[in-house]
Amino acid sequence: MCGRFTLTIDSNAVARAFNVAVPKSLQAGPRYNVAPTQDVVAVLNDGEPHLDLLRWGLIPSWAKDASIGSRMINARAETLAEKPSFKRLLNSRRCLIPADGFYEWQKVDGGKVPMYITLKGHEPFAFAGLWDSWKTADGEVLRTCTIITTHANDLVAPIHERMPVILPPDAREIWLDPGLHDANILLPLLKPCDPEAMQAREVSRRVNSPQYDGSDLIA
DNA sequence: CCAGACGTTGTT
DNA sequence: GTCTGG
DNA sequence: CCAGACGTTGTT
DNA sequence: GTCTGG
Repeated sequence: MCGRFTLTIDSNAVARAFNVAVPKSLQAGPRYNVAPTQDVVAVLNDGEPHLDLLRWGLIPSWAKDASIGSRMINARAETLAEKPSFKRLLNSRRCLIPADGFYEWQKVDGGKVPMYITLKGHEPFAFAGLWDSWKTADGEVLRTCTIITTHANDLVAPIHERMPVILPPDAREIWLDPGLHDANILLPLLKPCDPEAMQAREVSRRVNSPQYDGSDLIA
């Protein structure tokens, strides 16, 4: 699955890497421990692709309260086209979630060890995501997102059963295309990425605390 | 028809 | 909103 | 994902 | 154990 990740470049560098516009009001710094319910940088396309901030943990538009959001942090690629919560989002609420690494906890005798997984060159990449908007009791609009997962590739499998979908660069534009509604084109994009391009290593248990966001986590 | 759920992961 | 179960 | 809270009534 | 919050 994917319950924590990093984005260690600021939002201007993300915009350059993804060749998208960034609103002046959006200034996000490097992050070493992004956790659910926090704001994440996302790429949306409502005509022109641009950066935006979304809260991680999907709150469907019909939800009565926000608490469901902390459990909807992932959507299974294999079933999302049939799930009531996700089906309609696949049509019209797709997004990219830029990152440059993610954490998975490997079960070992006596506990769990956090592992940090990146591309070999540490390049930024894009998780495939879905988003939705939800109205609070006060009428405020809250936009939230979820990260799509699939079965683990050969590199991640020893660590964990599942991993986030990382879209190859040439799939990003297709995934974001607001005019595209064909599940037969979209769903095949949601595959585990090439294990040869990735590397993994153990990191400090300090990452366990969602409060801790120090750069020493991955130093 | 209406009522009630709608999710993932991991663990047992 | 949309799907499943009764 | 992990961390941390988790309940009511009544009395101080 | 289970739920909520980050």
